[in-house]
Amino acid sequence: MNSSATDGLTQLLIETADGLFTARYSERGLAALDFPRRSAAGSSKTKPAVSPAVQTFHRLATNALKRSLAGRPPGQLPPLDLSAGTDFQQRVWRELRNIPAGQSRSYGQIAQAIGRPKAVRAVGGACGANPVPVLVPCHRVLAANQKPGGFSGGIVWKKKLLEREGIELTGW
DNA sequence: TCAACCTGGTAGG
DNA sequence: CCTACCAGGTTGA
Repeated sequence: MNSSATDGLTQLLIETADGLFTARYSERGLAALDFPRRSAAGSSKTKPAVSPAVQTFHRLATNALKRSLAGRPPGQLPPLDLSAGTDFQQRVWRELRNIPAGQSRSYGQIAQAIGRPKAVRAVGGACGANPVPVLVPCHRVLAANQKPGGFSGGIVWKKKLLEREGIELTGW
């Protein structure tokens, strides 16, 4: 099990049919999830001790990610450590988490749901800053009229995740 | 203070 | 359908 602790977080890899994801954990939970990158893993050869808590988080995250990538409900998620986000961002992320698989919302709907009806574009910003894509389903947030909108992880991923959940878009 | 952003709505062709 | 334009909240430099 190849792990490293660069910034105080424990970094572990998750191998999926879609490539190698990188997960980072604090002792409070999953703090970040990165899409597979082309720039090779460059994994360190050292193996810092992985706490039992983090091992549990990792097992849950791995299962949840694989199910989500298959377009299915994730099952039990690990605890999430989103403490790095601002209050506004955390409110947005919390709201995203209660969009069920297979459903979508618009940026405007999220803005209203958190009580900031005009902060539409700011919601987009918070989605882009989401440290845990896929499990915090920022891909289920579309622009008005079911148009795709953007995706910092690459619009291709957004399209892929949506179509696996059977969510239809307009304008392609 | 300022520019950037995963928006939304309106106006016009 | 498309382009142009601007109001807009929040963030990070």
